[in-house]
Amino acid sequence: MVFQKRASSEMEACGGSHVAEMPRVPKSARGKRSVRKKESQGQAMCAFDLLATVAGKLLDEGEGSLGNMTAAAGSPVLAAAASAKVKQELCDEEAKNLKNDVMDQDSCNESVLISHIASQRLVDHHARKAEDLNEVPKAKSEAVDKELSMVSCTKADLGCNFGAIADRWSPESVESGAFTGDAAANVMALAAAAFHKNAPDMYNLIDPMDVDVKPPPLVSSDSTGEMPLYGDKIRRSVSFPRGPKGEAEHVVDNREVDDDDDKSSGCTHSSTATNRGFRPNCAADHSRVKKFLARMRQGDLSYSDADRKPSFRNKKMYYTRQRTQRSTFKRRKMLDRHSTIVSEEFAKSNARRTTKVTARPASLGANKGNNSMPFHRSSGSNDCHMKLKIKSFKVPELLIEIPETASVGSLRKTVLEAVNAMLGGGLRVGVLHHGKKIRDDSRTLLQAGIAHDDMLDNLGFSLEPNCTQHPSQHAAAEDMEFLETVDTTEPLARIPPSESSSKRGEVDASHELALTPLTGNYQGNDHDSVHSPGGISSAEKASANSRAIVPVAPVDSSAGAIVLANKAKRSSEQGQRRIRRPFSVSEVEALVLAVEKLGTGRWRDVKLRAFDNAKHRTYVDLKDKWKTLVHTASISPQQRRGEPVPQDLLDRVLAAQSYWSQQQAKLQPKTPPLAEARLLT
DNA sequence: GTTAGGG
DNA sequence: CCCTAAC
Repeated sequence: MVFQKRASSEMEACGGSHVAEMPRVPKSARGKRSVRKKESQGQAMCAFDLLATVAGKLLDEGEGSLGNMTAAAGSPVLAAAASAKVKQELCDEEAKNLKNDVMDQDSCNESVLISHIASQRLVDHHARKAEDLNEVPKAKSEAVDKELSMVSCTKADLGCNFGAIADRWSPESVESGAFTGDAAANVMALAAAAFHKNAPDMYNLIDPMDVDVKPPPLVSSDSTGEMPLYGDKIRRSVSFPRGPKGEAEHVVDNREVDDDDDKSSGCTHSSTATNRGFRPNCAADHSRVKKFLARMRQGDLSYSDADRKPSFRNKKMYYTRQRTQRSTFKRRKMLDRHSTIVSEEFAKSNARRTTKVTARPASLGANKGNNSMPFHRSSGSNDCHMKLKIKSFKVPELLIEIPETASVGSLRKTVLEAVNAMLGGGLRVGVLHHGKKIRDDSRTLLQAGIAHDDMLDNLGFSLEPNCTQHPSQHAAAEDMEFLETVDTTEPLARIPPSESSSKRGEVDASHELALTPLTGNYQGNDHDSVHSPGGISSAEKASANSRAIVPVAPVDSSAGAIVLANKAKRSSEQGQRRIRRPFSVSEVEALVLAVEKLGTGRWRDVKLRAFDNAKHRTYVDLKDKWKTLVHTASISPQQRRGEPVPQDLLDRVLAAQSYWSQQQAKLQPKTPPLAEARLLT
C-alpha cells in the first residue's frame, strides 16, 4: 500500500505530464540519484547554465520551505488562516486518488499551498514548544535529546548547520553575485541567500523541543521531515581534513538514511520565484505538494521506526521495483552489512570514552521525493528545455571527534562548526553525468551528452567545497583516495589542465598526478581519463573507496556531498557498477612491461609494481585487461575496437603470454612425474 | 585476499 | 567490468 502510493507520488513529482515509466534509479547510481530529467528535446543550454538554474532552484526551495514560515511567524492571523487551509487541503487530499491528481493541471499556486503548510508547521511548532515548556520539563526534553543522539545526528542538526552557514552569507553579496560570475559562485550565493533567510527559522526547528516525541497529527510529523538537511544513519567513513579555520578535526556521528528510493522523509518545497526568472512546473509541483501531504499522512516523514530498525528497512527493499534481481540482491546485502556496521559503531562508541566515527555524507535532505525540486527554466528563447528534479545534494564527509560525555548540544555545535568550516569558504556545484564530473562549463548539455532519456537517471549534482579557497578541503572532498592512500607517497606533480574551460581549472589541476614515466610503473593519475565531457567519475572512486572502507554507499568523492537524500552514499551505491575506463596506451605499456617481468600469474604484484597509483585499477582489472590484450593481439586489426594499441605492444603481449605460459607448463610437468613415480612405487 | 576463468 | 569458485 504504502509503496504503491509512494510510487505514484514519485511519478507525480517528476511531472504530471510525464508518462509513467520513470525508471527507478538504484541509489548506487551516483550520478543518477540526485537529479532526474524529465523531458528533453533540445539542449542548447550549456552546463554553465545548468548550474545557474540549479542555483535558482535551490534558492526557490529555501524560500518555499522556510521563507514562508518566517512570514507566517510574523502574522498569527495569516498563520491561523494558513493552518486552516492546510488542514482542508489535507482532508481533500485524503479523499482524492493520487493518480488522478497527477493529471490535475489547473492548480499552479503551489507556493501558496506550501506557504500554508509551512505556516501550519510553524504554528504547530510553537504550540508544541510552549506546551512542552509548561508541561514537559527538562526531563522529557533531555530524554528526547538522548534519543536523538542515539539516532545520531538528526536532520535538524544538519539543518541547523546549514542555517548557520547560510547565515554567514549576506543577502547583498548574494544579490550582486547572482548569475553574473562563476556559476559555482552563483549557486553558492543563491543557496546562501535561501538559507540565510531561513536561518532564524531553522534554528527554531532544531530546538530540542521541536523534536516532539509524540507525533502530532497531520502536519506535525514534520518535525523530522521538514529539513531536507540531515541523515539518519550512522556511518563510518573516511576522514576529512581540518577546516579552513584551522580548527581541529571534528567527527560527526550522524546517520544516514539508507536512501532507499522509495523511502523519503524530507520535504522540500519549492515556490515560484519569478523575480529570478525561474518558474517551477506548476503541475509537477502541485502534485509534489500532494505527494508531500500524502506522505505526511502516512507518517513517512517521521524518523521513527525505519530509522532505528534496520530490519524494517530491509523489508522495505522488497518493495523496490524495477530493479533487476541481481541489483536487488546486492542492495539487500549491502543494507544488511550496513546495519551491522552501524551496530558495531554504536557498540564502539559505548565502549570507548571517545568515539571517532566518521559520518558519511549525511543525507541531507529528506530522503527523496520531498526533496525533489522539479523545475523548469524559462528563458526567452524557444529552446527546448529540460526538466530536472534534484533529489538531493551531497556534502563532503566530515570527521568529527567528540567525547562521549559530550552533550547532544555540543555534538550539534561541533557538527555545525565542522560544516561551517568546510563550507564556510564557499560552495561550488558539481555536475555529474553518468557518475562523471563534467568540468567543462562551456559545453552545452547536448555536447556533454546530457540529453534525452539517458540522462534521466544519469545526471547528478553535488555541493562541493570551493577549492579555490580551500584546497585542502577540496582534496578531501574530491579525492579521498588520495588522502587515504596516495597523498603522502605519490609524487604529486601537477600537470596543466587539459581542459579549456574558462571558468574552471582552479580546482581540477590540484589533484592530477603526473604521468611519470618510471620504469614501467604507470603513474597515471586517477583522473587521467576524465576531462570535459566525462570527468573522472568521482562516483567510481567513491564507490571503490567506500568499498574498501565500508560497505555503504560510495561517497561521491568528487563532491562532498550532503546529498539531500542520498543515502547518499550513495550509499547506494555500492551496487553501482564502476564506470568503464578504457586503458590508455601508456597504461597498456606499463602493464605489458610489468607482465613481461613478473609473469601472468602475479596480478597483485603487477598491480603493485605498475599501477600502485592508479587506485581505480585493481589487479583483477589488470588481469582482465591482459586477457583482452591477448585476445586483441590474436585477432585481425580490423576486428579490434577502441583506442588502437600499437602493434609492437601487442606483439610483446603475445610474446610475454607465450613465454610465461611455457614457464607455467614447465613447472606443471614436475608434478606428473612425481605422480607417476608414486604409481610406480 | 588472490587467482583464474566465465559472463 | 562483474561474479564466483577455488585456494
